Amino acid sequence: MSAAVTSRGTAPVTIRAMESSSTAPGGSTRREATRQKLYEAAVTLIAEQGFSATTVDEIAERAGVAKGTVYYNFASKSVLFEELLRHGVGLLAASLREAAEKTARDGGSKVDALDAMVRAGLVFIDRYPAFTQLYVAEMWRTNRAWQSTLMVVRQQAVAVVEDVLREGVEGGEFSDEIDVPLTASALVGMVLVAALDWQSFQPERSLDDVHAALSRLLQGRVSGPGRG
Amino acid sequence: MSAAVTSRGTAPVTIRAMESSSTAPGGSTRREATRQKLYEAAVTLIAEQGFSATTVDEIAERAGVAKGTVYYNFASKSVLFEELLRHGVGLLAASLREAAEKTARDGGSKVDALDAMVRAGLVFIDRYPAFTQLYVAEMWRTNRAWQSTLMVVRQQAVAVVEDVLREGVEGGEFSDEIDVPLTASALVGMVLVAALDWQSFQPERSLDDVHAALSRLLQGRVSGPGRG
DNA sequence: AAATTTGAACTGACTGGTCAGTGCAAAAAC
DNA sequence: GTTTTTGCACTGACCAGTCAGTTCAAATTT
Repeated sequence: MSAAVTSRGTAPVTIRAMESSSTAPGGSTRREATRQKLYEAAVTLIAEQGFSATTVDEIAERAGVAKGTVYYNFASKSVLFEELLRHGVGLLAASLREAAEKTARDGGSKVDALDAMVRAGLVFIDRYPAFTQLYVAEMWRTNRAWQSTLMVVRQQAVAVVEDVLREGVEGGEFSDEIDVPLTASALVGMVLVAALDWQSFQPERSLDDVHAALSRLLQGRVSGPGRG
Repeated sequence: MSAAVTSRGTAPVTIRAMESSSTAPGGSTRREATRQKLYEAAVTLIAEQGFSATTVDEIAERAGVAKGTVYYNFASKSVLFEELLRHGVGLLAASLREAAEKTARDGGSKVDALDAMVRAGLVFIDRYPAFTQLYVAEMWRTNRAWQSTLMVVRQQAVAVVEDVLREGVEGGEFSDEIDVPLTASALVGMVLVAALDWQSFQPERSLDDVHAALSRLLQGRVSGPGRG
């Protein structure tokens, strides 16, 4: 397992995240399309079964590609998985940051920013449920090859929430007694688990509906009878 | 696989939970001790590596027992895992229920009850971190043999939270607009993720400290400067 | 109370199957 | 004509589950 590829002369198999097409303007080479198909196949299967229980043959078959192609494009099963993780969390972090920035541009408060991020999180989980399942399943494991990748990738996403909280404290909108990292974790957990339960047990509910329920909790509009 | 044992005339290998020692009064047989050792070994390994990546040989070795003993005590690797799940969540649900009931006896409000349950959850996770990791990792998977076991077991724990919320709504302490199941999920997620991040990234922090931070969030004491 | 029997509990070598990864020649795509 | 994909046979390691045999404490016999 150690020596990786090296042998089969031709393939680059570098771990760069994207681009690097020939010289074409658009970018998207044939190879990129194949890799995308493999990501999609792998994310579903691994979310359902877990990494170890998912075979490379299955991934290839689901992607409609020969097994050799998997190894032409990725150095190993683990590398495919790691790149998949980076790819997915990159999307999430960008989406969260975008939501926070838009709120700021529109002159919203920090609570508004948090609320917008909750919604962005829900939209992401709604669009990529398999990725989310897989992320949750692997995040708190120890002794795994991609442990460090996960840490980096996690921090990327959580940091966006922490930044908003910190700015809120500095601006006097939030109590300076809140514990920023822990509160950020708790908020992420709230959205994550609520969304996964939504997908698993009440998939027919609308995103707006779920978002409303979480907003209420986030803004402490829980106590009190009538219209809280 | 199907016919199970039968042959070796002697061994029962039934999946009965306990007792049935010779005639001894106490109860706790040798077998029970062995099963306990196997639970402990399995929970750690599976939390670290996942179910599929953990071999029965590893479990046996860690438990200081021969592989055959695993199969003498459990019908299969999956069955061992399922019984482990039931065993663990049973403990959690009991602990949560106990916390809620004690608060009620002491004349506390429903918010107090929720707060007590948050603490009970933290204590549980602190005591059985491996079990918690394993639970989170398997909960939202699909197409797994123990899917139904997990559903039952999840509901057992979440229902306790839902009950308190529902009672709070009926008693007028909580808004009747809250979405009970979803809010319960969100609360569980909040505690779960905050606690796992605590264990993973700041294990030196005290439970009281973490509990205080979550209490603040739970009670909406986040907004506002100074002492919120 | 020593000798014998019983059987639940345990052992570990073994088996049959599975799977990650390789190698390569020929085809297809670009 | 170069890059990428295909198809398929092959290897070597690994692993769930099996089973014939061992252990030993308690029960029974003498």
